[in-house]
Amino acid sequence: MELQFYNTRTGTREVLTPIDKTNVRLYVCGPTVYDRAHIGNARPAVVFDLLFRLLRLQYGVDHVQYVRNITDIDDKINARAAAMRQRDGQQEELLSVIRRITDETTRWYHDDMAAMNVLSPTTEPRATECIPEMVSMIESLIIKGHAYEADGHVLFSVESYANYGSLAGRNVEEMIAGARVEQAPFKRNAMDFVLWKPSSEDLPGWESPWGRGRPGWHIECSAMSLKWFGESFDIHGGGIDLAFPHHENEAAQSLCAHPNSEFAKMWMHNGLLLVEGKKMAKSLGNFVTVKDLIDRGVDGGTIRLTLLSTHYRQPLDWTERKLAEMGALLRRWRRLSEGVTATGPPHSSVVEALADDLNTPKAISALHAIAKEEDKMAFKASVEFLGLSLSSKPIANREDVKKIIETMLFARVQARQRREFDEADAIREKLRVAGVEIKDHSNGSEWRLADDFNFNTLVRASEEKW
RNA sequence: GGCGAGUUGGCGGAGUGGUUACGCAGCGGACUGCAAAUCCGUGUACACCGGUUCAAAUCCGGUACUCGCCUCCA
Repeated sequence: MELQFYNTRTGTREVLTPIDKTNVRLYVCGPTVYDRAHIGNARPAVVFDLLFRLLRLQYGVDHVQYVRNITDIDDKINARAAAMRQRDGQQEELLSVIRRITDETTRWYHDDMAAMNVLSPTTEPRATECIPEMVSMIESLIIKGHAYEADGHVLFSVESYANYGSLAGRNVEEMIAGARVEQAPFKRNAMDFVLWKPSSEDLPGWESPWGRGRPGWHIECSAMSLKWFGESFDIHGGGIDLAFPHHENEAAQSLCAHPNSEFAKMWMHNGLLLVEGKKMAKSLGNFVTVKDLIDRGVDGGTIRLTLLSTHYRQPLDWTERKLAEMGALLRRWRRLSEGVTATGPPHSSVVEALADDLNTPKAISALHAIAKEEDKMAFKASVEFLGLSLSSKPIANREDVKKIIETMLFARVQARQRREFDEADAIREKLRVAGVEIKDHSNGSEWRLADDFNFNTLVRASEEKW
């Protein structure tokens, strides 16, 4: 089976032909760690996690490298730290506040991703750990005439690179003509971008040939991919908003530093997200964090399934209605695979859908078809291949929970036998409110815990008279 | 101003020339003391106008509307 993906660089769907089948390399731009991950951050994490799983299936677990960076040098982080320090009375050093924020946000990110069953990448480098590599690449760009020093900054010269703009399909002259921002006076060309900038004493900075400073944003990905992958690798992913300028600049830096390389052969970009039909933006106050959802009791798998319900390249409208529908679907799938042990491979129809430019709606549709068949093992294995956990709640096995429910059910069975249906219904309603679903059969009743099961409500219900 | 994406049935959402996508909701039925869950059945579609073709949701041209990027952003 061959894997086909849409390559943003060429604008066509292409068969993936790894440079080295025993070392398939995927690079994805990770988070800037200054705040809780929102669902817009979650989308690429989930989408490329699924790609990672697919690649591992195709080429073998040990033959896929996935690097996803942590951006822990950024002016947004510095600003956040300064604001926190201001609020807390300026006791702590700014650099220490920064380290605290980036460490804590990184932990949050890991927790949130784990809740959605996102696998850890094989490598997760932090920008602060790759400064020497960045400095070395900038030096090389200066030597080759693609970068220049000006006013304490080092800038990349877009005019030195004829293909600048080709990745994102932009024309430099046109962009300058339509630019709405003022040009920094030390730039030779308005589109030149910063590789290195000076840091004042209170800001994070590292010694360099150009004085104490910090790297521009784009260079870290170039340096990291070089460090772990070499000059060329297979797939580079990220949100479509990163295509320009971030990925354009990354590609320009890397290709100028290594003119004989290909850098990323294939570029994959996920579409952006709307919330209830509107752009998600902090300024609009409608951004939804993964933590918000989890705290509300939304299952991480439901979030994941909702993100996968739309093809990754399409814009996704995040709505409560969609979330509820996907929650119900996942519950149905869990019910369907209760007691099933999945050991085999995922069903070929699901894998084929994913091999077709990661067509998750098609894969979900295939799962509906498999669900109707007898092979529950293949069904469960296929759902779990999408990274959706189907395991039942461990609480359902707790003896105290079982005992209370079965005592109540016994009373209900007796009421039904006496044909006192009002009483039987009252007991059923009490259980329902506590999150216990009842299923009557001719020879007794079954129960299971719903997602909203609440132990305290159950205890209270059992203590009341009915 | 420049660049790009989208417009599919009540809702969600696939589909790059010819067969019912699929799901949710709705409706009808089975099952049930009544439910829940489950199962069976079922209607509604391709923004608009032209063109190409034996055949177009799918290709080409145009129109309208929506949205995004060009500034930090996944």
